[in-house]
Amino acid sequence: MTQSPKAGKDPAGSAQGASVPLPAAAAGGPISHAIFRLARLHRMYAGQLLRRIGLHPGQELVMMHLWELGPRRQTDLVRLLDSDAATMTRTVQRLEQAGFVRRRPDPTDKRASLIEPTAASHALRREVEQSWSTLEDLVTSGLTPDERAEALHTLERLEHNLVEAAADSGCEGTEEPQSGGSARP
Amino acid sequence: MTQSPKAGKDPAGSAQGASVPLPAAAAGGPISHAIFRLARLHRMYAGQLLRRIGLHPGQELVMMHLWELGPRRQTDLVRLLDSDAATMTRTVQRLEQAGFVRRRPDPTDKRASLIEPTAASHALRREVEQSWSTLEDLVTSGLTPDERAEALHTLERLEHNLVEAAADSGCEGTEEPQSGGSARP
DNA sequence: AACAGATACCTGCTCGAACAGGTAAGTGCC
DNA sequence: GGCACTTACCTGTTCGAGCAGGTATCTGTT
Repeated sequence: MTQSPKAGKDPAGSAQGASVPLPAAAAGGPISHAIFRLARLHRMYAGQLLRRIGLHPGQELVMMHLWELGPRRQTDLVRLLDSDAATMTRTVQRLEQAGFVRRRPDPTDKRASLIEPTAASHALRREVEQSWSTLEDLVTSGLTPDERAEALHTLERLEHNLVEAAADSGCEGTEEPQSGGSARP
Repeated sequence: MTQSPKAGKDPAGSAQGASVPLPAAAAGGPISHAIFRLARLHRMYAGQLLRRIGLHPGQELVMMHLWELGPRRQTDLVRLLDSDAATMTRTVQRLEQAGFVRRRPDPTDKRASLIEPTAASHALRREVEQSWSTLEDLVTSGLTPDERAEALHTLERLEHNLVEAAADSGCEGTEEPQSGGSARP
């Protein structure tokens, strides 16, 4: 774990300054900064839980979809995860190499191949789901059901704002030109 | 942008199902999943804004600290960002190579070197801060000041939960043995 | 002074994420 | 049939993140 050196410290901070990395950044965007920190911690925890199982962060989502929906093509997985084709190619390759996934040629499209979970992978399913629950319990500990619902609503509202912003800007985001062409050698 | 193909779709969803990638994962951890999605979008936006400036996600935090605090050693930066020494080594190398940072031997410690922002980098400062503000506006658009404060509080509470969990588990997290040693070839 | 241990930094590796470019296969149109 | 165009997948690259290991250098103790 990366931030070991500070664990145990700062146990009193009710909320503010849990990690203390707030420069002017915090002033310019407290919520952005909070999202950033929360995401880092959350990701780290998820990675930690998954590593015990034998999966890397990101792979578990692929597996969950495969377990739930059965064999899919890579394109389908890309759409489901809202991911990248190139990333999916390599993720599937690694999952295949690890024995959690198998490839079979698509009978109706010679370009595509069907990705299906192996028997070995099904043994992981319960553990993965349990890890999700563990993480959920960790992150929501001390929250009443009402507070959880409200937290969820807040997160979704923030997410919705970003999704809408993407749509508004024509999803190519070359708007608001103001800072000349960056100078990257 | 990765998720272009879906932009413009699902414009009515008040919150739920903005991106539709919810398998059993969502059932097992709705808040975790929401954090995950929000973080992805947020990260993507930040990356997009920073790329125009000529920085990669993560580098901007280093620069902000340097701008604000002046020359620091790498270790200091690691602590400030709660990051990794190896990551910091390479990040600084790339920032140096890009001309945003300079290295100077620490007069009092031959092991260390002081990292300081270059004159060229100061031209970016305003743009970086402006990007933070832009992102903050995006993510909090439509929220009243009260709602923003509450959202911030929620995020910090979730973060605090994770920080505390790290402290509780002794920050080395080899607790709760239950799933034998992962079978990773 | 000599040693052990901590510290600061570097290098090697694997992984996901994203961008750019390339190939094979499918599809529509003339 | 021949053509352009799209789609599905792969490869190469850079980058952050994390783990493991190595080398200087500092520091406290004896």
